[in-house]
Amino acid sequence: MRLSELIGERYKEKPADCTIESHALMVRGGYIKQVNTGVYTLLPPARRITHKIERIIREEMDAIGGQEVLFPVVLPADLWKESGRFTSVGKELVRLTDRMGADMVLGMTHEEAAVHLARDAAKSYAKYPFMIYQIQTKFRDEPRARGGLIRVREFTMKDAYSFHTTQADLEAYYERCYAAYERIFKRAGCKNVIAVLSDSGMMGGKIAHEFMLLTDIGEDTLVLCDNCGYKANIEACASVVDNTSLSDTEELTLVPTPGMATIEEVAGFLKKPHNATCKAVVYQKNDDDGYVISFLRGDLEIHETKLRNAVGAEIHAGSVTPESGIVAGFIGPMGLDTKKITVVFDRSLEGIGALVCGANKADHHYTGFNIERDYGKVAYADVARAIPGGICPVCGKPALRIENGIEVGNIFQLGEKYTRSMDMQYLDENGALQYPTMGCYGIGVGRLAASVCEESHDEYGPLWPITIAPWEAQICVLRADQEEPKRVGEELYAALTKAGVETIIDDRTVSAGVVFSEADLIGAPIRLTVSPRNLVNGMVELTTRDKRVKKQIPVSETLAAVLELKAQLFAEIEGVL
RNA sequence: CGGGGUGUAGCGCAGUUUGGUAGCGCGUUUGGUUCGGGACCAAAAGGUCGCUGGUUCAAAUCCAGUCACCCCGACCA
Repeated sequence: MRLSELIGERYKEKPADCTIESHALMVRGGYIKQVNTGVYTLLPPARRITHKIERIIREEMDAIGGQEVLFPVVLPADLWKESGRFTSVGKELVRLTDRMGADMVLGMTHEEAAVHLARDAAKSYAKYPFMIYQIQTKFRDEPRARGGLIRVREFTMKDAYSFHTTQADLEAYYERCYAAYERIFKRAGCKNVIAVLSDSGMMGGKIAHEFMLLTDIGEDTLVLCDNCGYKANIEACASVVDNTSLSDTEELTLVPTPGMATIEEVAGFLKKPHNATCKAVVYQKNDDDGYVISFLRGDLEIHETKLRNAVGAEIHAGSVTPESGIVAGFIGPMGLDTKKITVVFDRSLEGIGALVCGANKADHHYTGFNIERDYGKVAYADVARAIPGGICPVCGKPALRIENGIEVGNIFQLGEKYTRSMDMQYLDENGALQYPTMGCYGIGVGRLAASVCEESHDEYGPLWPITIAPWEAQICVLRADQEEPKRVGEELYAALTKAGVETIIDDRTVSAGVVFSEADLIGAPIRLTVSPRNLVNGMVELTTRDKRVKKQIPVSETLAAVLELKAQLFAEIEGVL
């Protein structure tokens, strides 16, 4: 490729509206151009990167027995009605009608399509197990796209679906896919990726992992145990606390607490620690606005997804009206109308005594509140956020650490959710009808590209790993207006290209500053600088984008040196070739 | 969907308070001088000032509505 002919320009200034580095660099470098909120055109450099990522994914999926297919983007709503998701999924599923008025959907994920294919193709146990996958454009009408390719509405995704006759077989395959994912991220040069336990969300099923790139700009919150290595999305992490030191025999007492409406104020006023208070958080159900009040220990916070799961309904932050009978700031368990209000007690209150809680009466709290003694037996739920330094739900040590991550891939054990709802059955060895069990496995291709950029860049541009770099080598010709540098540059370009090195040559007659700045934005890991200064001695300069290598090479030995460096850079990422 | 912000040339912005010929930097085109980290000089091209309506002799500027985009939150395989 000649930079003089490459479509798209590179910008000196940081574009407005770019708040994260990978987004800014990919716009500045001429990788992406926004068309709409969360909708981008990929220019050649980005497309070359995603092609390479897709190739790695294909190799690894094929290596675990995957068979590539291509499902339709537009699917009949009937399939989604079968699975129940036509109504259960929110507005992120785009629904439309065709000219005959038939309901259609844009496929945001393809479990239904996979079952549609597989239920006719796998009626005998002898066909199992098998995995089918595709790499395809998805459209999800996200409520809020952001961050360039990190979170978009239209994107390319690899989605895979496996079918099994036993749970054990699914689990064994799940492990193979887990290992394949680790290889994919390693080969793509995405270094700091970990697998965490996840909440299965709308996908259904039980066991699920998300592959997370650890980064401060990540949208997901992760809980990691420094003691035992437990890793989970905070949505899936049990909040464990130790209340044994807080129990006592204090009497239930109504005390005036004028104007003390927050935990901070009440605890200060009564000279109690925050973890000896009972906090109330008000939500409302989305469907009928019914109140949900959750009680938890005063030093903790609610995790809404966990509360949503506990309540079993969609909820939103509640607004307390005078008619509700709820006394904001003084809400407590004692005397609440549980016929009208759904009450959820967090596990952090279990076994605790001598609590301070609201009295459901303005300017009053109780002290000495003991749930079991004063209120009665309750079923506790886990609805609090895990906290830094908190107790690990697996090893029991207070060694939890909180980090942020970008979800670059996920794997789910779906179970029979879709095969049952869509009536997919096979005949087993005994001639009996059985439902197969499923797994599904996703990777966002563009998000992975942006994640690598986010992880590996400097102030001048991306530091692409050679495995996915848009070009492996870039020839920077300084003084392309002069005969000799121009000729040598062209000769090297021809030689490298012929030798299978993906090369882009900057053959423009622009100043050295422009040549180097734009080369940094393009981020080819190998750089050859051809200049009159070096050619005086018959040399060219061979460098790596990250500056680890910087040496003068005789022109005649350049090709061999580049091939050696290329092999070395590949080996660093993929191991011995 | 709630809160905040922004829409003026390909990109970054000024001009809006106080209505009066649409500007600056980068980029682009042409000519010349430079030449190893975003050079310099000269000339030039490029804009329905997001859109609609209103007020006015006159609207980028004032008023009303509307659309789009960005950020925070909600939401999210």
